[in-house]
Amino acid sequence: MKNLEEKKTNTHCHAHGHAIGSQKACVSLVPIFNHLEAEQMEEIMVTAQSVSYKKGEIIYHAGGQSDSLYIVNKGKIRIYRLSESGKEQLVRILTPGDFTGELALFKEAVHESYAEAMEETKVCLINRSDLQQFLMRFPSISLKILTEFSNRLEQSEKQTARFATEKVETRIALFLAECLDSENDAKEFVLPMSKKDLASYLGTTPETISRKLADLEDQGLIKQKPRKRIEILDLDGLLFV
Amino acid sequence: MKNLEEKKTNTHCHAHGHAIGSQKACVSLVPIFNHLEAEQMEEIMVTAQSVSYKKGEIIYHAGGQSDSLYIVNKGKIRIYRLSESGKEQLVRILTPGDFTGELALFKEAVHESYAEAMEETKVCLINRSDLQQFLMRFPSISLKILTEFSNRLEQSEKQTARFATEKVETRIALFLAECLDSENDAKEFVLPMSKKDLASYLGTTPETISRKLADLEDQGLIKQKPRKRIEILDLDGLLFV
DNA sequence: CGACAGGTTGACCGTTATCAAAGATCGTGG
DNA sequence: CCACGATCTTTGATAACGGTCAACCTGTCG
Repeated sequence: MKNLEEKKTNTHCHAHGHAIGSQKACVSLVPIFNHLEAEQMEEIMVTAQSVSYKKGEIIYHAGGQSDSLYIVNKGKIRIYRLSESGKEQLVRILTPGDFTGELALFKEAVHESYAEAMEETKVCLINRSDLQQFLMRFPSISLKILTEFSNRLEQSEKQTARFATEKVETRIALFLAECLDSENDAKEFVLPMSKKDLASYLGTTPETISRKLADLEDQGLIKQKPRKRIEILDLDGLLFV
Repeated sequence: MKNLEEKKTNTHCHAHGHAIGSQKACVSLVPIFNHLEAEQMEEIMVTAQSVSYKKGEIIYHAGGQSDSLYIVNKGKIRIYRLSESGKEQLVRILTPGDFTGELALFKEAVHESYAEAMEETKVCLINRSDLQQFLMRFPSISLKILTEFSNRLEQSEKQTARFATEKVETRIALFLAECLDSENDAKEFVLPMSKKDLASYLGTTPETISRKLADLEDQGLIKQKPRKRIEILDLDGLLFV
């Protein structure tokens, strides 16, 4: 199964993807690694693989063997789950620099979620045992990953608490407010996903999203514009919904 | 209020708690540390503090400065959040060997949740900078914490997906089924919390918990007994609810 | 230009929150 | 050890919230 291919730049690729160019670009843009010395980085790059996926391709699926960390280099990846009763929930969308697959690296050996390329996507792969060795040798990477995990856990628990205590309209309003946060001072942003996906993410239906956004617009709190653009007219009002 | 008590085994305690006995007992029962050499363990114990809390005492609260890892030695701790609209959600209950406060260790310096002693409780404290040094020096601890984080994240995302996609009755049924898992083969268990807390945990109300449990009982799937005991009569049926 | 996924709107109904009040249980102090 | 109060739990009546189904609209892309 190993497919070592020694070059002077030390790039080796396999799986069902295609070889891509420099892996330095891939690895170095990742917050987890970009504090390392050039020499250490080099070492990690040697072990990383690079794979491409076409739009709609499944990168991994629940129940599947999990033994690698996936680092997004280019494109977008939809991470979703199927609940016990078979309904889908969108967990998050990965963009370049994000990573996934880490759960299974430390935990069980099977994925609990699905990863699907939303467009032409390139990822870097680092396999479990390589990664664990790096973690032992460069403890600062662990600290970075721990930080990332903390953020994710924080985010996830906040989301859970919202589901547990807020009604749909409030969850939508909070989501819009957070979209605005990520923009700098602007009062307008483009929804980072389709309304269908947003419904899945917020645990509701497209119909309800549609209706509630219309309600918020009627209340004069937001304004919907073409191409998924939304302008926030009254942020405070939105937060009191 | 300080109650330092120096011993040959190097125990120091303060905060608003009281000195307790051996800290070896405290630290060694924690999965994160129990793989270490005696010598390393000793070193960690030196830096740990021990604090006791009475029933109902708040151990930390949202917005409060966060700079320590809390390891439960004895008792029970309720971790809960207040949502944007002020409603409470029970996040988890800690029992001896569990730890908390880790989010803030790597992330921001303020807590986002509340920790409340549910009974007479003892915890060990390790402060942020000490812990970070240990992590750098004993990378295996990071791996243990990463594993723990993975589990928590997994758990939290699963819970979020359930909130997003399952109705209350199903969430209750799944919760009961998981309680049974933790028992060995037995068909019966005691609810690990009050129904009020369960309602908060599952994002519903005590009234609904009461009614749905009665429904499940009417359907012949479970049997409620005194002292929070529940017998599962038909596990498969429960999972198809 | 046409097809198809995504989005909107309306009517309806199931689920669950809410309010109220009575009943059970638990912990505490006398 | 018992009694009391506080808190938790149950039950009922009611209504709001949001899901579902169906039909129609719209913009996006081959």
